[in-house]
Amino acid sequence: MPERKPRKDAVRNRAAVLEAADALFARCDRPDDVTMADIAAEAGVGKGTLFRAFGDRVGLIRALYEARLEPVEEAVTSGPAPLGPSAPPHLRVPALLDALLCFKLDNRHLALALEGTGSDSPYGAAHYERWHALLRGLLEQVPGHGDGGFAAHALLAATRADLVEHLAGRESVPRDRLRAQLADFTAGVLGTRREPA
Amino acid sequence: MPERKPRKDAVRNRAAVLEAADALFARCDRPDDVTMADIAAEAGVGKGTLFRAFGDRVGLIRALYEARLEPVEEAVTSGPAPLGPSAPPHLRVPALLDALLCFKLDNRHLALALEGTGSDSPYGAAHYERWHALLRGLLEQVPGHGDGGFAAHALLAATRADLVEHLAGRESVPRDRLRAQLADFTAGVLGTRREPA
DNA sequence: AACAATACGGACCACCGGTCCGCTTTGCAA
DNA sequence: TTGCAAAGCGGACCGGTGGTCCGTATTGTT
Repeated sequence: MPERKPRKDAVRNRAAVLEAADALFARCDRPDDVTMADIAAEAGVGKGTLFRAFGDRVGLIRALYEARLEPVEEAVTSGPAPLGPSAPPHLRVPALLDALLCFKLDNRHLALALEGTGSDSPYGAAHYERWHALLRGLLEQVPGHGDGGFAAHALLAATRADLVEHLAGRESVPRDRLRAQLADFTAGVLGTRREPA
Repeated sequence: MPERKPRKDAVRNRAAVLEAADALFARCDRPDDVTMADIAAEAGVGKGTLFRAFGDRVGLIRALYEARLEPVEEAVTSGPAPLGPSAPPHLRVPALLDALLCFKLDNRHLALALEGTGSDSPYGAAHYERWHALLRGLLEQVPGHGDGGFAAHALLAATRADLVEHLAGRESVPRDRLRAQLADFTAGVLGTRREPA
């Protein structure tokens, strides 16, 4: 059994750090304004604790991001239609993208902090791989597409955190309008765009 | 006459710095491995010279990027079809995106360095505004589209530097295949996809 | 109660972007 | 050619950041 049970204070501190980091990222708009020392202070722990628990800055942000994303992934892998596996591809694809967009809207600070990690591109993250593989598989079930792999990347790129931030934040595009625009774009890609009124 | 003629050594050093930076970024794959001190040393000047000439790191990278991009923009604004203004929108849009993709393939290191500037999103840059406005205008001339603004953002997002790097670099997708994939995706968005053979 | 094992925390380090100011180069003018 | 102010130079220097280290405090097990 390589798994050793962690100590109580360890798990308590880990939780405290995650909560503190979330609060700080939500408060400040520039993600790099939040330093590791800030997070440690807010959580009431020492800096060493942060790095022991999460390895480095990216690890901390990633842990936070994936914790927040987990409910969405749960809904995708084993929830009801249109997000869950029971939905037909041409309905599930836009539902997935909408869910992702909503998630990024609701967690702009986190998504921005994670994707803006400079040296570490979003394309190395495990969750990106999962989403891409899922989307690719669905796209290839929709007729009239050559390579679903690139289309999947392109559609995911349309929900990139800094683009969302630019539109929703800087240009103040309302949430529902953005969702409608993404849905419209997705429909175009799928070839299922509705007739103009 | 607010313009004062710059001294000779100033222009010589400026050119040397740009060349040195280009070489260093091309050599190393991680853009932040290249420090300002490295660039200064490679160019044979002092660090102060870098900052006086370009303001800060972003300024230097941006200057380099825009210098390299300028021929492409020239071809777009006043060249022949299909890139120039004489081409009809449904041909010019894919031509523009292809040109952009090729540019990013040929200048991966630069594009990566510029877009990976962390705190500074690509959406604030002047050249992004130009490309977006142009693309949006063209898209709105193609029938069957609601808001060309979002579609323009999404298409541009499909050529983001880190995505290109991931596909062309990490996954070794050959240049022509990538171009074909982007062309196919673009055709889908425009509703001009050709019949499967 | 005693004692490993584990975790804590903040002093400490290396390094980076950016500033500053005494010195050199340039080019105009006499 | 010489004189001279302005423009430019460069590298020591600074503030601050991510990340490390190790003496000390906290666990929980016997």
